[in-house]
Amino acid sequence: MGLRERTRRTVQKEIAEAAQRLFVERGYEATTIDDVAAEVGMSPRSVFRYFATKEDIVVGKLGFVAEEMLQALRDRPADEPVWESLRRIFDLLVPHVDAPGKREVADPMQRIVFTTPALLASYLEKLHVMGDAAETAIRDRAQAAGKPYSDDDPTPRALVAGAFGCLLAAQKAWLAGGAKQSFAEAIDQAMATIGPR
Amino acid sequence: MGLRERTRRTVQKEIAEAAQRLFVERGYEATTIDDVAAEVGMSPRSVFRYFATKEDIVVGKLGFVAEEMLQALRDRPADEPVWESLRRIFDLLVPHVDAPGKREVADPMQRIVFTTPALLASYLEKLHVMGDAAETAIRDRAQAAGKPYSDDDPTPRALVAGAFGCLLAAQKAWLAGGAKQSFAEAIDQAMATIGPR
DNA sequence: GCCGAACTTGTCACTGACTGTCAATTAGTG
DNA sequence: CACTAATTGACAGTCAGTGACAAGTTCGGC
Repeated sequence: MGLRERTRRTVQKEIAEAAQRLFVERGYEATTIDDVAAEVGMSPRSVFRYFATKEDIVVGKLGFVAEEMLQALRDRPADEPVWESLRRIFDLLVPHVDAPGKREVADPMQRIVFTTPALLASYLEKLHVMGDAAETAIRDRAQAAGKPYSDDDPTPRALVAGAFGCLLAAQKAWLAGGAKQSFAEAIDQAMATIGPR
Repeated sequence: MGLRERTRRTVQKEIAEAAQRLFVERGYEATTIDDVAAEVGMSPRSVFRYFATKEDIVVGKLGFVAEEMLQALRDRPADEPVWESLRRIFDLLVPHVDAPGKREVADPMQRIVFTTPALLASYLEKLHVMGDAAETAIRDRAQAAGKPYSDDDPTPRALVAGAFGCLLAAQKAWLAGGAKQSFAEAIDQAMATIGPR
């Protein structure tokens, strides 16, 4: 990654942090892009050069994490049960949700995501797209392992959708239930209630 | 349902049909609300009196179907396995997806939903909200049957999330795979690959 | 058939997210 | 230091969506 890309990410992070502070303070919808731009001291136009949409300021980071998770999925042993592989790559998401130290902002921000239709929609859509990629990865590795799924077999997609559903269930349960357990434990618990047949 | 409500739905249907014709013809994003308004011969302002958002013109119908499905869920025997109950209420959605007769418009429209980020996001969000309500219904009936889930038990949410994931998987598989099987069969197949433990 | 309350409609003015363009500035490269 | 490429702000414009209001329209009670 070149220097350009690095400074770009720095600015992105700065915008995101300032914006999320405002979102938590005043509410997501009540905060305009102009407010955010003023807070970081740049023009509104430039904010959109770092984030395609207002929602992206909040959920954009997920795109990067998704990349890591997909790579991790491809790196898993080809003969590992799919359900187990998915559980393992979710570990990469954990520190971003159950953020060590900075729960102060991350926690209320997540609540905002789940209570703001536009943000929730955006979040779900990102997860869905990641799910598509995960399905492909799973089909590829089954192919490589010599036991390919037939093209019209919905199994890989159903497994991914089920696992992601559990992930979401775990996140909501974890957010609702105070800090009685870690997010990782919540995922374990959710993914134990259903699974491949 | 009063007369006013009935005429209201009639107008909604008229707008939705005209709009979807345009969406299929010219593309969703390339079609403006002004275009739709002109097509049905009313002011743009009035279109928004029938649909809260542009996306709602496409996915709004799902809200009504969701109501029916939730009622059906509450009407299911309290001792039926949850997975089975969910499978059964999905039957109410089937005729709206695998629409008898009017595949001409419904089919390409569904493809548009899955390929237009804003629409997909909106669709997923609606399903998610329905999932919330379904979770409540399931907890209620377990309570009524004398075996309540504990408040922090993620099982009901995970079951719902998993089942809805399968539904989505089935829909995508069905859309992709031509008409080799019925949508109902696709759901059966997806929901057979995973399930409660 | 008439009337007032309730509902619907179009118009207008406005906000806010986003985009294209261009000229000025800034920052890496040789 | 000079050159090229990327970054920026300013500006004008599109489109979705909202609030307010005045002009119809509908409908039950008389």
